[in-house]
Amino acid sequence: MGRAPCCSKVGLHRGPWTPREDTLLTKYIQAHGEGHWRSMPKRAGLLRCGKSCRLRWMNYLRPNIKRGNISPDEDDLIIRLHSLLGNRWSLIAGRLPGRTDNEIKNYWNTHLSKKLRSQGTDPNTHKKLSETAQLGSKRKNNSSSSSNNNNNNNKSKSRKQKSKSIANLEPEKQKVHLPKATRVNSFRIPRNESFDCNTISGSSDQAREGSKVVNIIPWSELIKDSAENGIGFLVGGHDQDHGLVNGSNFECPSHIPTGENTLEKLYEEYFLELLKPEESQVELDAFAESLLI
DNA sequence: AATGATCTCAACCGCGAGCAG
DNA sequence: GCTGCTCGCGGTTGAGATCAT
Repeated sequence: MGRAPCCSKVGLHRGPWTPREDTLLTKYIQAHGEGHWRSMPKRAGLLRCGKSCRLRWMNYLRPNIKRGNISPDEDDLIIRLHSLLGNRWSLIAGRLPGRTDNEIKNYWNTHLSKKLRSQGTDPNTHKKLSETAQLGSKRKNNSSSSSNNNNNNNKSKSRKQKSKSIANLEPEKQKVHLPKATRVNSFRIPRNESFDCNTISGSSDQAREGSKVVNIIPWSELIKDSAENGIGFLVGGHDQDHGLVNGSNFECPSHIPTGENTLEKLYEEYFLELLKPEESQVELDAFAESLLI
């Protein structure tokens, strides 16, 4: 779709996947596991680029993906996580079992940002729109329309125009979280090496099949990642009823240095806080700040 | 029923991190 | 330390679906 193919992809099939392609990819991954995306399409008999295969698998074909019907609980969690992590969709998705970063990103852009806006909250800063508007009006000479009017006007504009008008409304897009995105759910298995189960896996079935599993997050990386973000982590047991993470259920793998325990407790405590209702938000923010020092 | 506007989401792209040589 | 390769991430696009007139 969309843009012109880059030169290396000339001759490859693009656009929506056919059932046959899905089957080929699924069978190949079931037999050989994930990874080696670059060489996979040829081996699997697909006329696709490796990126496309990876994306299709990650976002659509891999087992245990929940589709649609994002629950109010998940809604709430996404909003909270976004307020802490910003647009780090893979991190957010990592904390919502069965959800993909692409799905959450789409859901945010199409539903949650509008929802927040309609509630008078700036979806970028998670502050009240009135505050943002005040800041904006100080920098910018009066634009007479209210934010609501802006939204209505936007409806009649093309999408590109729409995003431009939003950009005008928010002259300085504040990122909630500054650190650049880093890889978090990739566990690099040395090439030509077999799967090592000394990892945390989202799916025991997948691990059993020996695939280089999606969402395998090495403990040390989680700790590091958590330290960077000032947030808890997703591992271990899920709350089966809600599909949400139960921070109290996770176990620390034996290879984790014991020196990390204090940090680990802090994060666990923080993540439990994250699941608490709205009124604890202020304390939560303070706690997050303290972790980021 | 026809047409245009708007919305949704699967898929694409470029960039940058991490690893191997 | 440098370079090239691979992979993962976030932003963006546009076809198809849905809604409004």
